[in-house]
Amino acid sequence: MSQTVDRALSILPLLAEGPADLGQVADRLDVHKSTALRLLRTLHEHGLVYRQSDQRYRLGARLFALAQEAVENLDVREIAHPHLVRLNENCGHTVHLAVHEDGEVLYIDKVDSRYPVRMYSRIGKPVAITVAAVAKLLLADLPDPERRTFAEKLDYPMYTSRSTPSAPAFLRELDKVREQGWATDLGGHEESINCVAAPIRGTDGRVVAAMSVSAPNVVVTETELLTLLPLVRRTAEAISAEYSGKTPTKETSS
Amino acid sequence: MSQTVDRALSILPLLAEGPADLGQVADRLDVHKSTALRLLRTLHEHGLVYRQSDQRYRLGARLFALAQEAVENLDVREIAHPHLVRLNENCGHTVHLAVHEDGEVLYIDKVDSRYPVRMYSRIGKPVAITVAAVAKLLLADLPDPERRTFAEKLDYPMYTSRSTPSAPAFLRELDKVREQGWATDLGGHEESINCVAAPIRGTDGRVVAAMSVSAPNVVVTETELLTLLPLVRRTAEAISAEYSGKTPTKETSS
DNA sequence: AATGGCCGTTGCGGAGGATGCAATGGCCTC
DNA sequence: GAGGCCATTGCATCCTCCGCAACGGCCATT
Repeated sequence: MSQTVDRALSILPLLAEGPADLGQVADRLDVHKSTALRLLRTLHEHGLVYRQSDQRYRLGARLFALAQEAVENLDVREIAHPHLVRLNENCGHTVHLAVHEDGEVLYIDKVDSRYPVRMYSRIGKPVAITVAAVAKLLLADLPDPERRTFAEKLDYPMYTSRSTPSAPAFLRELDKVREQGWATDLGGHEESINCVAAPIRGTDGRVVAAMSVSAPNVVVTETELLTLLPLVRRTAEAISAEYSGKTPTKETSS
Repeated sequence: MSQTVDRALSILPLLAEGPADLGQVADRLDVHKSTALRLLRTLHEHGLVYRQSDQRYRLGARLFALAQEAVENLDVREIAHPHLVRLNENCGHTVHLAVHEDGEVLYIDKVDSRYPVRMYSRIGKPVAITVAAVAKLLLADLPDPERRTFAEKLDYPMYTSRSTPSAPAFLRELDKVREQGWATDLGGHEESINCVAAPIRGTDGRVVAAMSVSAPNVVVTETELLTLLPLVRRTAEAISAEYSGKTPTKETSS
């Protein structure tokens, strides 16, 4: 809506790909170098971009601080975290917490597996929305028409042969997920990784977040992972209860 | 330099304090509500602010994603991380990695203590610059005049009775730190927490980052912590060596 | 050592966009 | 049902942002 700001903000994802010099930025924005310079300077003054010693620009440190403060304002995360850690101590696998925001689903917390396996997911990274178990839970809770139009707009990349192939298939899956109150991703994103997830609900019963346990099938089979489902659901319910204020927190109850 | 962008970006720290509605934002920016609305809309389209259900605005999720990608581009961090983890496994205490950027010092990595103690520090959070051991190392490496003017501009909050009280005291401390090649913070930030730190240097010998080990004196005394100094310095030197390319990394050496 | 090219930087006039005003409409309260 | 509060919109005015062109520093090339 505001051209100048729009251009300035477009620089950020651009620099996220890696450092760039003035000319590159100007080219990518399709503006004159002097314009790009002014925008970069303004971003710099706010600490959002940093000028490294070779004069190229990259994302700045203030961005971390802002992201940190943003995450601290999400109270679901704070409440959920100890539960996630405890779950990880019980089962040993990777635990994720995700929320839905403006058509994206993203991880806001993660407790790493205690097995020596790496999993490619990062806090803050958008989730593969058509296949991830947490995404299914979050989207299944949307009102019907919205869910429909949203599903139509999506791409359905076939990460593996078991990925959700199309909008109708996705909508059917969402219906199933909503009905059963939990979700899975069985090799839909990475062939060898399975995942079970459960929803976290607010006072009004709406899904505010979703959590999942993931493990590669070199560690546990699909069926073994599914035996964890009751534990995952209980954890999610405990978080829901605390989030809704049903359990007294540290604060003195008035 | 660009008024419009400047105003837009000023909204971000404002929202970092907590959610705000349109009127509040307009007041704080000292602009008309319609102007604030347009700016907020632009920020929203880029995912930097999010409109919650009560119509108030807060910081958006894209900020995480950006911050994450920013941190991934810092190769010191990537190289240092395994070393930090190993150090943590050896001594059990909290390990920090920090860099200096535009007059701020901030943590870019952290490995939590294996003792059941909480430490108040977060990745991305600016460091208490006048007392933290890592900050002393990073600032001690600045060229003389710059260091001087910088020290003058600082505030010297007395977190504890052992905090650095003034610019001259700070400059003396920096001289000492530079000479000895390591730094401490003995109860200067929090009364009961001590800290030893060592510098990480690039090819040209300049300090590019600093790392530290921190522990509360309920766990180890000041002197006990100081016995870890050689280990900390060796770790820092190992990271420096690898960062300078003296040790072959995973890549095939050409 | 001299030269050419590249890149960042600056000053300036014109044009396009951002600004603030005033009016509308939805929502909640009294 | 009336009043007030807040978000939202259309519009005319003015300001500010834009692209141009010229400068200057730096590096590589001859």
